[in-house]
Amino acid sequence: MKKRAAKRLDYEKELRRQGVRITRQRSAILGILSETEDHPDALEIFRRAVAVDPSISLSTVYRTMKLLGDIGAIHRHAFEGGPSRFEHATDHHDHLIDIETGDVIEFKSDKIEQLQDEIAKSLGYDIVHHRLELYGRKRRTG
Amino acid sequence: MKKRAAKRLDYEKELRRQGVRITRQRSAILGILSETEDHPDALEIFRRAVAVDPSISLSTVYRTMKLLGDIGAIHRHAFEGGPSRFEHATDHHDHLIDIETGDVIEFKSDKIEQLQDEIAKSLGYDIVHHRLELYGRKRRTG
DNA sequence: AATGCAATTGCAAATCGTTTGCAACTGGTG
DNA sequence: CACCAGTTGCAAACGATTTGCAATTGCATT
Repeated sequence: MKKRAAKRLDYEKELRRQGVRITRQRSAILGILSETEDHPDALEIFRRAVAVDPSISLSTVYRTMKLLGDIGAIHRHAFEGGPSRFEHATDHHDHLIDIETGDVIEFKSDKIEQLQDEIAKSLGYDIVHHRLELYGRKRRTG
Repeated sequence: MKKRAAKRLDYEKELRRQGVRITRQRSAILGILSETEDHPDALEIFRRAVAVDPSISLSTVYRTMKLLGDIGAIHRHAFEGGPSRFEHATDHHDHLIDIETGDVIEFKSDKIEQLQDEIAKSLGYDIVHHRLELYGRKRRTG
């Protein structure tokens, strides 16, 4: 719990270092992002932010997400059939989306990454980034 | 060349069999889809269709793509940062997108597919479908 | 603590890709 | 060749996101 608070402060410190002004609104958003473990969309972040600071606007949420994305503090994912969803930047991973609940599960496979590199190479390309999303349904364990 | 023409006719026959009316507009679009090897977006299909039948509208292109998608005749891909792009349905494959030109290269890796299945399974899921896109830059062969 | 100004904000309007309501039109079946 | 449900073009609506603008506010400087 202390961890989260500390994390948020580091976030702000780092942003300040990058010359980004920490406004009341940004602080609220950063707090939300640092506390969440899911992948909320802009509207959901907005809802949570309003609870902290009622004066915040959706535009500011979008603008802040853009800013944070540009400096690499968060990642944006455009999963199928819905608005973009965000998460604080961590090490690279891919996503499994539960098509019934919308839940997102993170996973990582060095083997797949390696195969991707080989494929790209064989086609004469260098991968700049990739997108791997599995859309699935929870297996009934009955 | 005969092949293409034949392909288009089969397309129409199959659609008729499914109870889909072949209108002048749909025929134009089907002709374009069966002849193209690239991955045009709706606007591009519209442009090409207008050349064949000037009365066609963009709405009809969208409606037709929806229809064809629903019956599985085409596939829709929403690559990053652009409108949906379409291709006639063939065997499954993934895509490498040239981030400089927008060109799309198709590839397939049974190994990756297998790994995906294993990952999903280990997470307690069955994959319904997936999306694997590599965004890359052509390697300078100098 | 008061000042100054560029950065940031909220709001409303604009944008982009796509979908939809509606009245006019048209395949293709009888 | 008449019928009528399916299809069309048009314009307006749509959802997600971005943007212009005038008012506000961080924060570096006194």
